[in-house]
Amino acid sequence: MQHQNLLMIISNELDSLNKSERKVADAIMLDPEAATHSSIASLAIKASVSEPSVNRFCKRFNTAGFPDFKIKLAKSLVSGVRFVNQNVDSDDKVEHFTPKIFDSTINDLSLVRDSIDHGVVNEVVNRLIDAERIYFFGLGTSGAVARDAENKFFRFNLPVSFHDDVLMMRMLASTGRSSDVFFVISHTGRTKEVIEISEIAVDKGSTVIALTSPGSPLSSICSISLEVNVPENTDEYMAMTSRIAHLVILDVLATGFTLRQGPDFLSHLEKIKSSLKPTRLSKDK
Amino acid sequence: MQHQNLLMIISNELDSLNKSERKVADAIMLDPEAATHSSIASLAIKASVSEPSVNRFCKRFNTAGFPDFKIKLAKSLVSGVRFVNQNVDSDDKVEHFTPKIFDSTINDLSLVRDSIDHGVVNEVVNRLIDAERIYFFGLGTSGAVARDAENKFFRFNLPVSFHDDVLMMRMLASTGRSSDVFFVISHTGRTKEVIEISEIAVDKGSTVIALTSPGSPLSSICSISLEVNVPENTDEYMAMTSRIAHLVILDVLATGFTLRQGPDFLSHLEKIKSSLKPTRLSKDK
DNA sequence: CCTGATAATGTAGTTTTATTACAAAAAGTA
DNA sequence: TACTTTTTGTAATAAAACTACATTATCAGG
Repeated sequence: MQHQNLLMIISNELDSLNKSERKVADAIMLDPEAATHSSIASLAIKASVSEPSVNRFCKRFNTAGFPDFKIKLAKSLVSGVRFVNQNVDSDDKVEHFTPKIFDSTINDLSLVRDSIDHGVVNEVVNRLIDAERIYFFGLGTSGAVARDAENKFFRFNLPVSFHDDVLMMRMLASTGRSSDVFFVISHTGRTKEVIEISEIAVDKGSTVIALTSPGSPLSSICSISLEVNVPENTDEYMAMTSRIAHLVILDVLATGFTLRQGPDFLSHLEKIKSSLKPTRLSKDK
Repeated sequence: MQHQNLLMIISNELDSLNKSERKVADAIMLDPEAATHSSIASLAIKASVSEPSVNRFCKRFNTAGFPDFKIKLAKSLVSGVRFVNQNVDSDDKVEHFTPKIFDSTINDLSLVRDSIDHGVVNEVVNRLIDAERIYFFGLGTSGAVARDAENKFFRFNLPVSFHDDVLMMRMLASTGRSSDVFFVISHTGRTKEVIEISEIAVDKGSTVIALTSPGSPLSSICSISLEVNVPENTDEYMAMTSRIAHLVILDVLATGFTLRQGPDFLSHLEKIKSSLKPTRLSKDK
């Protein structure tokens, strides 16, 4: 794994080091940031060992040498520092918590980016293309996501609607056809109503796609599950980033959909875009 | 600026570089990861410039020299923010366009993070706290954002609603009081209806907060404007990231609101959270 | 508690890498 | 065109990292 944190590896192996290696480790741990800026000579002095000892220390940790070690160390500091400092403190001012919230969102997005299953995405796009009708379901926060999805997918020339009313969902699910796709969005994947409704739709032979967390009850009962693992926020102040990840994934699906339609489809999208022009003030006014 | 990442700085300054600096920049951008492992000599060859040119390039970006530059570059690669001038191509497969969309979103978020005006955010939080009632207005995509905002802010023990119906908005705006806050969300800031409605609300003496793009007509007529500059996507395939930036900013505002309320408020939030428990399947089932 | 084997560490020299000073070339400018 | 400024490269220097080898420490078996 590329993102395995070097600093952590070092602290784990601390016991299995010999004397001079240990001295080097201690010197680095004392101020890792400083270590990334120092030369092999100065670090050797700081650790009271010879330069080759530092070099051997580096190679022991699967790095090409001291410069490579410094780069890997620097990398490990970035993720470490950000993770540690990321929580909002109760005495934070605007200028403090604003970047924290952005960073935490960015972090989560990059985790989702790296963990997403392309095969599943591909399969979902296929199903959406085959669909004669798409329903986006979501409650609470996921209702807003479902609404956004509707706004994206209605452009694709097929009947699309979003619903955040469980009675409506239930009725639609029980009258669903096999050509219908129910796209169910749920952060937890544990909302009873949503699970029940999805089960009904599956029973009726419709395709049910879930956008939810891995291993959740919802995930296990639906036709295909787009699993998104966003670290839960125990911090009271922190926002829920899963909905943002969901939105981006819907962007991905919409893009996949568009690409599959070929170039003719773009002129259709252009038409929709320009249909809004009269509602807007022109730029040069 | 602490959060500005080196790769991004380089891509922003691309235009102000001279010939050989530009060559170096291009060589680095082509494969930044490789650049962190190469020597000044090999990079110079790759960029077809002399070694001192590479060195000068490094110093231009406030680094001590090439080794320091490499370390800063390596750090900027970890943060999850990748350099993106990669547009989606028409023959991209899922595994190609998925990371591109994520990266472009991440990139835009980090731009917004670094350009946001903390003073304005602070002022907006003040107004929201003083509000006796908050209306979130938005049409189309921004309607979904407004809906999400409602879902966040209703937890704060004050009357909050969202509206995506222009007639409703118009009526509410014209009956607004000075203690009411109208929070108007619009990516373009040029939708005539929205501007008219905002003008009405301003005339009635209500506070109108806009979340929109800089220099837009909407921005100029409202009480306070949270300006968000998300680079326009001319690319047909690309998703609109402004709505995501808007969501994150609403997270920031909600956090500011919560912090200002003090610790007692957290138990209130906890109550809301736990009110949803009976609707969910337990984890260990 | 020797003695020889093995591992650990350091010394000194070599090679690689980066930087600097300065000169040449290119690009503007009057 | 000639003069100035900026850009770029050359070559020498300095710094840093690495390697081969020597020395020292450690430890097992007698």
